[in-house]
Amino acid sequence: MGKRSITIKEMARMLGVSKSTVSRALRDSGEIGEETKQRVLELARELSYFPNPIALSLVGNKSNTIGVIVPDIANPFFSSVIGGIEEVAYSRGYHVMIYQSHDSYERERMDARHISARHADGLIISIASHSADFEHLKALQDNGIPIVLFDRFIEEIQTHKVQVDDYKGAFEATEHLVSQGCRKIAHISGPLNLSISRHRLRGYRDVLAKYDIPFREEWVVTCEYNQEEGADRAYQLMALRERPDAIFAASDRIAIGVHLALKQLGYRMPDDIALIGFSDLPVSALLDPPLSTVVQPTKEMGHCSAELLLSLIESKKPPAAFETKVLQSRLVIRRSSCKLPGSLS
Amino acid sequence: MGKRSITIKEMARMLGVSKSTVSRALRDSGEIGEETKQRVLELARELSYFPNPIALSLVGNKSNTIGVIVPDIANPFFSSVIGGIEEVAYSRGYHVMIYQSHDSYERERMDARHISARHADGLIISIASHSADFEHLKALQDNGIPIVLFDRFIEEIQTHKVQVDDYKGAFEATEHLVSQGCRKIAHISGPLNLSISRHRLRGYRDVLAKYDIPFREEWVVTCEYNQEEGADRAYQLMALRERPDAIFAASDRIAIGVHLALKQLGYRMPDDIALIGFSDLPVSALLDPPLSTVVQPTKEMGHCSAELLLSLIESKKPPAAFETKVLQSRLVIRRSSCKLPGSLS
DNA sequence: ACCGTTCCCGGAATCGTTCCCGAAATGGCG
DNA sequence: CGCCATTTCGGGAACGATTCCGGGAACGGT
Repeated sequence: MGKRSITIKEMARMLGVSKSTVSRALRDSGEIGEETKQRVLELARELSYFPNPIALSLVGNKSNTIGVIVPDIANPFFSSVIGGIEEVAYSRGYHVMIYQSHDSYERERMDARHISARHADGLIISIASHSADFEHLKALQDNGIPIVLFDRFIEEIQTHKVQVDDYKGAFEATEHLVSQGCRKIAHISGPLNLSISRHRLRGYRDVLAKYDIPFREEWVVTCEYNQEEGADRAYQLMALRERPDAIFAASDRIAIGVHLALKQLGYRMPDDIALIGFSDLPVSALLDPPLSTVVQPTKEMGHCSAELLLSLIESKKPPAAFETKVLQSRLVIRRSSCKLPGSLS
Repeated sequence: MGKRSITIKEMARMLGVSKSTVSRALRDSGEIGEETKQRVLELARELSYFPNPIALSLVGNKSNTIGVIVPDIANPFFSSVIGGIEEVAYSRGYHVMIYQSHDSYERERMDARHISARHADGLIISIASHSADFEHLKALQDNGIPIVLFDRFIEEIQTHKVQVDDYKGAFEATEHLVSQGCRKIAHISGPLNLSISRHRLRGYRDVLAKYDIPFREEWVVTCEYNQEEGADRAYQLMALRERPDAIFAASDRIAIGVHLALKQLGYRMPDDIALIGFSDLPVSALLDPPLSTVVQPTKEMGHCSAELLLSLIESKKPPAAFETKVLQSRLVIRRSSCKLPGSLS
């Protein structure tokens, strides 16, 4: 019990050399005789020696660990992005610490503090819905911990950012509804302090403009990114004197709430009303009728965020300019939005 | 940039005392004058000093970190359990490192190695479906790293275990089908090397015995815990000369595959065939018809596992005996299994 | 033969913290 | 007033690794 693992000092004693020699042999730093090197290496293999990462961190002031903060790991979107981050991070020798903010500003601050105290080498974060200020993130940057923002972010922080082309995705989704003959298209937007919500709203408006469809205030409502409020907004929209004939929801979460509400209210999709979401949750394809949506390259977002962060960590100097990577989304047409026969690919 | 955080040594210099004195003041270890203690504490507050956790780990040979290995964090069951683990761990000052085995034995071994190298203080794991041997886990135990197994586990490892009462859940699910008038009840089981699969199968068999329903080999098939194979097994069952009038699937994942297959094949649930799953995924309530299932107390599983692990970590001696906590599941009846009017609560 | 290089390797400092040991100062008591 | 116990604090070693510095041996050139 408590059998401590083998150390450099012990190997040095066993071989009758100094620990500097052992260290040199292991990291192959040139200044060492071929024969001694082989002896050390062989013993290390035999004893299955692994350097103590904690000691490494102490001397190198580097923990080979990156922190990830997302609102909720149970959300398939985020867990998939995390999967992507992990693939890149592990392959480059970094470990990933995962934190959940639960969309709470306070939790997010605590998590950031913890990451700082733990001396993580960097942070990848999708910020909570209603974070008021971002001093906690700036504090990290001041401490020399680089940050990459993905999906949900704000303009206040100067750093690399990764997003999907929300505007284009929203544009295509809305245009698809138009192509199905809808003219009375409503939009349920996310909280407008998030840029993704604003971009999606703009995509929606621009399609209306393109097809000379008048924009109507009462057909655009905002909503948290969750199912319950989505249902409420659906009630609100369908209660209007003039009902929409299509709804573009800013996320699948919202769209699922709408989907349930519409069925409960007795509407048939897509005949009475067409519906399209955004994100492509695993659930969406299983609904009846299956939900049209915009798929986001989640794994790729993870890869991309991790690559950017590692480059920030491993280059000593801060880069000349921060870049914002924009990944492409893809429209997935399912039955919930297919009024016209034959438009299902 | 790179502003190193404040250390004990610096504070000692500023106050003109030795670092041992500062250390004593901070950790309040008695042997120190009240006045000096207050001076140190005040300076520490002013400079917002936080001890370097890496140095702490090095001297204490303790990382205040626990590892968690699950097959897949995108699985809502596991992400919810992780949520429960985190709540307990963070409240007791521990950090949680999350690993995914992707149901691969090799990945699981690598993860275990990594955890050992990282000097985690303990491990909570739900093992991969087809792990052949468990030497990698025993090696951890030999290194003094305690382990808690949850949900999926095997008898080979001697330690605390947390599970839900699979037998009772399966018994109630099957009995519910009987109460709906079904007599030709099929079961799609999980891989039989996992105890959860065997317990659920036993629950199913015991209900048949209780109601004098003959057990028929061809109505029991095994299957991976995923959707695709669930659909295949549904095809297989419905292709039988004598079709079942109800299916009890060992998990919701499987049940969802069955659900899709049945709809595609033109069967109506529950009239043609009743269906019930196990786990209560978020999706399950959204299917049409909504899927009956057995809900598992996931958060509680997380809490319980974390409590057990922390007790193992913090008590020096190995406990006299290892316990197996059994949590209660609860039957949730939805439309997919409700042949009789009025049995929906 | 002597000196300068090069090649190996040992010793020590370092990272931030805890902890043990010993020393100085203080106080109480005979 | 002196002695001993107690309080308070400083000086190290230790944790496991890297890295710089310097020294001894071998070796070649003049």
